[in-house]
Amino acid sequence: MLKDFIEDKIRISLSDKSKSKFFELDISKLVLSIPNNPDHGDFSTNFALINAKALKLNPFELAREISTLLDNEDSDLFERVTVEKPGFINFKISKKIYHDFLAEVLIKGENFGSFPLNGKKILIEFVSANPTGLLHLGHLRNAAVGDSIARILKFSGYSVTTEYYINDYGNQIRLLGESLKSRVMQKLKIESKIPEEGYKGEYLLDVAELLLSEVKSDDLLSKDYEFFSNYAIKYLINEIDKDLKDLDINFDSWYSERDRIHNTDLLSKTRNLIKSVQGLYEKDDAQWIKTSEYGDNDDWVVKKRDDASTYFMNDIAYHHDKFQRGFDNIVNIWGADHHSHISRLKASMNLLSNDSHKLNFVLIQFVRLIKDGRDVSMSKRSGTYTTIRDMLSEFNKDLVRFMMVSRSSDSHFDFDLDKCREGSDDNPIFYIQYASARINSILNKDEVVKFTESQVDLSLLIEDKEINIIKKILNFPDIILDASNSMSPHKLAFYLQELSALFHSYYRETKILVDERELSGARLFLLKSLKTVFTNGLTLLGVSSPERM
RNA sequence: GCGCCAGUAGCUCAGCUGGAUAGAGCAAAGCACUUCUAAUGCUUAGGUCGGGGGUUCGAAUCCCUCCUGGCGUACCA
Repeated sequence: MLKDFIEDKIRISLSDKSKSKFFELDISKLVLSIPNNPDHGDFSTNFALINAKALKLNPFELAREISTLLDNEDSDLFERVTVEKPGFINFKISKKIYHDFLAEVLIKGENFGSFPLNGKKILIEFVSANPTGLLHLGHLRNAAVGDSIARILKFSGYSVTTEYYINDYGNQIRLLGESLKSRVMQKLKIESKIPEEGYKGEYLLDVAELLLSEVKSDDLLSKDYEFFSNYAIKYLINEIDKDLKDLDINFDSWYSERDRIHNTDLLSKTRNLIKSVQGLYEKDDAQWIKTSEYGDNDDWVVKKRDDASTYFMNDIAYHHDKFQRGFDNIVNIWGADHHSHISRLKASMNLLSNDSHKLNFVLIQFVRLIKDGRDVSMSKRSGTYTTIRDMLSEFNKDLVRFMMVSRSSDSHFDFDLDKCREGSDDNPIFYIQYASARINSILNKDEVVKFTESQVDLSLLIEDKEINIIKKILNFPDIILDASNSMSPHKLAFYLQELSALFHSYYRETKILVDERELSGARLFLLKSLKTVFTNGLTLLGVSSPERM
């Protein structure tokens, strides 16, 4: 990374005892940032401002001394080093450095912006919608954000496992089975009512139809609800997976609650473990866990009066299992409506002496669908939601995925359908893909120069707009790191829009394929580098980069 | 009541581990196609960063407090 490279150079200069009198300063505090105002150079640092007090020096004077030292040190690196008002040191990087770093972009290709394996293992769980219906809008943002975070983490050097927790056990599943059975009976003209709390959506009619085509109706009459539950789960998981694949989301692991928690001794083992550290007590005929002693505000029931374990107990067992599987970081992407579970789950992991710092959460705020200025997130037919399938029948995957990651997950998000239709000015993904397509179009027209990457003179790229594009390209790895550390794919989305803007502006002003072959070659190299960044960046967001539009 | 998130331009939102004159897109007004894709570009206008205190060289950013909106506060999952 260019920034690291320069920071290192500065650190080396400052800590050189023979030349520098600042070698006692804590150089780990040296941070370069990119100033808003281009007059302040390519990078700047507040290092002198931070350290002035400790040295009992005037910050401006300190900055001056440091800058003089650096300016003399490496004339190849800096075009100039200046000092501004309170004590900022501003660096203008020489064009040669930019050209040198640009040359590496195409060598790295699809790995440009990525980081080598760091040996850390991350488990990231997301979507995990109950298999009692199709995926709907509420799951869409979770899916898009979760998958993009997983891709970004992987790209930045982590070994990532994505996991979908299948809630295929318990009351809801019984109701699902009974509801399906009821639908089958209705098809057979046998009077049957869906349970009060059951699943009344019409999709179960389709499942019933399918079931009747596969199994003789006489045989079905004698089946209990479990048979129907199993059939419905299998069907619905398959449908969910289909929708996810349409979004280009593939899970590494599907974790069945029934198989892994209830049909094993995991639950009893976990319970015994809690008991072994005196973490359980009986009250009101129920069993409670002492989470209040481990960082939560309350204790919680883990076994109900009827002897069944609570959902929370199952979740403790599941997360304990996650810890046992040896991950360095366990990430849950949750809807914001589950935020209250965080503190009790963390407290439980503390109690089990798992390192709860390894357990992290990304909370996703709600999305509202807006159509004709009104909230249409829920359809008029009560109980049915806008499904992902419905969304994808009207909007393509690229648009949907990009929109879902283009805002901070902390923000509520209004998705205005009318503003996102094809050709709309309010459709940012087209803007980015169009940039990428324009580049392709030029690259395809290059019959004259017959551009080859090896023989190109990048020092011909001297226009301001060219240098600005190079700077932005070289900033890509920093963006990846930032998006990865903060698990915020929207930072990448914003970056790609900014990069597109730089390109479009450059494109309108500058002819790429000109008579001077050398110059064309250098510009084609720049464009190909841009294309690399677009492709790499969009891929991380699960968005394609079409060859033409 | 308590907890989490949000409140920044007319609208939708970035910026929040403190930095220099607060940004982008859309909408508004005006301009630019005999050119490698005008799904574009270039101008202009638009702000008491919810209110009030505090911390310091410096606050949209940190602390306190109040107001508004969303979500949550089960022996449901």
